[in-house]
Amino acid sequence: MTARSTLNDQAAVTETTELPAVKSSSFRSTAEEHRDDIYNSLFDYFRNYTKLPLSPFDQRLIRDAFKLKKLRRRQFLVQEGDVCKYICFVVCGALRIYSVNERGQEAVVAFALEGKWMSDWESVVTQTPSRYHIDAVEHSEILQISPAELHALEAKIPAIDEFLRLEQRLVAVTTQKRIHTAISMNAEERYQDLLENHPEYFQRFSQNMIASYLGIKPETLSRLRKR
Amino acid sequence: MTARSTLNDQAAVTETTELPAVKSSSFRSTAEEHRDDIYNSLFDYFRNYTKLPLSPFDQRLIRDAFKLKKLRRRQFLVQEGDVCKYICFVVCGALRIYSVNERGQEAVVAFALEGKWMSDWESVVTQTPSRYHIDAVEHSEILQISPAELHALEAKIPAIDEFLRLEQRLVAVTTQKRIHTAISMNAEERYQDLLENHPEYFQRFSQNMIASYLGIKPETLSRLRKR
DNA sequence: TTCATTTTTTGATAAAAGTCAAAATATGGC
DNA sequence: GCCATATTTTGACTTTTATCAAAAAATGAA
Repeated sequence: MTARSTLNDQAAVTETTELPAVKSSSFRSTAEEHRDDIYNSLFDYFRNYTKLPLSPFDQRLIRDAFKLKKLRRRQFLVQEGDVCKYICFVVCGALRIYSVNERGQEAVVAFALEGKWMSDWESVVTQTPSRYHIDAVEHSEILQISPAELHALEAKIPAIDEFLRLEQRLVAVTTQKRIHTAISMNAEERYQDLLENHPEYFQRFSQNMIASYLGIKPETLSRLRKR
Repeated sequence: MTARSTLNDQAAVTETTELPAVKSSSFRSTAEEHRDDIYNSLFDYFRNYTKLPLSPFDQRLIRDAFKLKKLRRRQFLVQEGDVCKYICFVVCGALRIYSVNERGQEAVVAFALEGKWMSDWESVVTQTPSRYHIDAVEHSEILQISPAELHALEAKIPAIDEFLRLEQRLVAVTTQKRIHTAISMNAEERYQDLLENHPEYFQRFSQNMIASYLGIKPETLSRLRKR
């Protein structure tokens, strides 16, 4: 394994601290290397996404703007009533955003696995208290940035500017699809649709959470699965 | 009535051709004035949205890029299988985007009244055949632009660049809300939610279409309304 | 590994929403 | 304004999904 791990290789990132440094000539600790790996994964992500280069100066700006944060399983990133201050890039792990109604029933609005973004867009854009909770479903490592700092990077770094344009389009496409699924399909069709489009969710999230994401009860999902 | 009509004053726009020119000294036809009104409403829209100016040169670029199109009631703008080539600004009238499944059941993904945008984002971004129909619910006037031309304007006109950034955020906020509504509320709650957030829809769209937008049957909506 | 805790499954029943058919009402194109 | 056409309402009945309770299975922390 090289010091530079890929985004999708979760084990590579999380186990780095347990392995000896590959280069014996290095004076740097494995913790420092792990930190470098994490930022490198973000640089790779932007380069791959945009096909644009990032100068060492750009990388320094990005490194300073994105703050690394570790979340334990079930730890909250945002709780209902908080103003969501950051947009988060998931380096490894899994997050969810969900609401809880008067009866205590949860509704999962979105999941984010490694290489995806998570925020309460409503709260972060309008700087109003969130109606949602965001928490870590697994032990996770994330890179956070405030909207103001992201805006500043956008103005300075062409790759970030391009990334935001491309990402915005992708968001429009995926949300249009999700709305269509929610209003036009019954429980069984929504389940089949999720199986096809996000089989990985079934490996990473509990049936309870999947059911909530589909807008059905866990008992109903269990019965659909029996067929 | 002045030559320059407002966006929301639908009658003002549609009746222009039936009225004598206000300025008797003008050599321009009422049809030409109507055309000017339409583009001016778009310029006003961008200026209001972004609080940035548009130079006469900017206005010329925008005028050349956005093509005016009139749609009769029930006329298709996009049919399933077409590649959606344009992003549309609704000057007056009302459009909807909807799918039709194997059984002929319609599902309305979105409505657009005057001052709103309409496109099949999935098709227009990926240039793949659309899974939806877009048609005019009322006689409508729209301004169309291709994604490539919009991209070119974005690079040349700061107000357009800023508009796209702001609009993207709004889309993220509104779609997150719609997804939450769809998965976490029952039929009655979704109906109440729409009454609060889009009372104007009930004035402009049939119960059939509203029901389809809410993901319920017209009979169910009729029964909810009786309460 | 054990064991307390959480998650999933199963069964019985209730509530919500859909289906089909027909009548009442509204509408828009001439 | 008329009238064919489309839309909305109503009723009887079916299907789907939710609810509640309890058992079975899985999971994770010590």
